[in-house]
Amino acid sequence: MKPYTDKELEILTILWQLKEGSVQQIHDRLNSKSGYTTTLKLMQIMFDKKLLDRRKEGKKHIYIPKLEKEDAQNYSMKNILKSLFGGSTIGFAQSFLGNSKPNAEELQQIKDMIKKMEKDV
Amino acid sequence: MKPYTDKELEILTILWQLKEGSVQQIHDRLNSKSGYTTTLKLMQIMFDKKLLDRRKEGKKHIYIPKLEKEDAQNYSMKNILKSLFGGSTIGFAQSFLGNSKPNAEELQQIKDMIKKMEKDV
DNA sequence: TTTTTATTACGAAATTTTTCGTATGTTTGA
DNA sequence: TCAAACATACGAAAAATTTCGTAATAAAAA
Repeated sequence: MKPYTDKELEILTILWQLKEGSVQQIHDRLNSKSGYTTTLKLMQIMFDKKLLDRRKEGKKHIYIPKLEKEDAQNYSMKNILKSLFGGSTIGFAQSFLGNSKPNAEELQQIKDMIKKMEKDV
Repeated sequence: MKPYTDKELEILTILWQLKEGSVQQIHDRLNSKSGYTTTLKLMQIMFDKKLLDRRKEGKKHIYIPKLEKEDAQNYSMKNILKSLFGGSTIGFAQSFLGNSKPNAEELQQIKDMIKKMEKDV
């Protein structure tokens, strides 16, 4: 089962950034073509799905992401690794390095990460 | 615009492997719960969308992937990098290394890739 | 030739996702 | 107090995706 839809990810992304926010706040930053009630409805659905938590504050609801960003990243990472790279770490690394075009400093940081991993292996 | 849906990707994956195939062949490997005509319809839609080419062979159609695997990989890579990692190469690398759990040999290969890149930078 | 079988075409139903309209409730302030 | 402003709830419409049923066609077999 896919944990969230595309639109839901957009909302989650904003909430991860803000930590929390009202429907109005999210809707503003979404700059989507669709109306306020659409965003509201989506967030209500996400609350039902337990992707979001919320608390009442005055007359409005403040929503908090319940799904962690890291969990979504991991899900997505595993998914693309499996579905598009047949689990091939190397193919994936190649595509990743090619597409993200890391600069010298970033390359260094990645090397450091690898060094750390080699100790554990 | 998203270039393909989830089900369409499953079909593409099989076709990339086989190079080409009839609806029947694809349907068999799909082992999906849904019927033959569903797969057929999907592939017809994909043909209309120009995700697939096809040629007539006897009474059947042989389908060929028109969208290259690399293009799909690049699309997906850019998409996840942007949507889930806010373009952060390092965050992405971290998640990637954590999730794919490369072994010693793979780590070596990745280091080689990086070495090559450093020359160009 | 006639029947059986494999295949396609295609409309439409079912499902999922996204969007909106409208009724309703709560706070604020004139 | 009561109207305006802001918010929610929720059913249902719209759009996109997936599924299926059925009719038509072409090849193969009887």
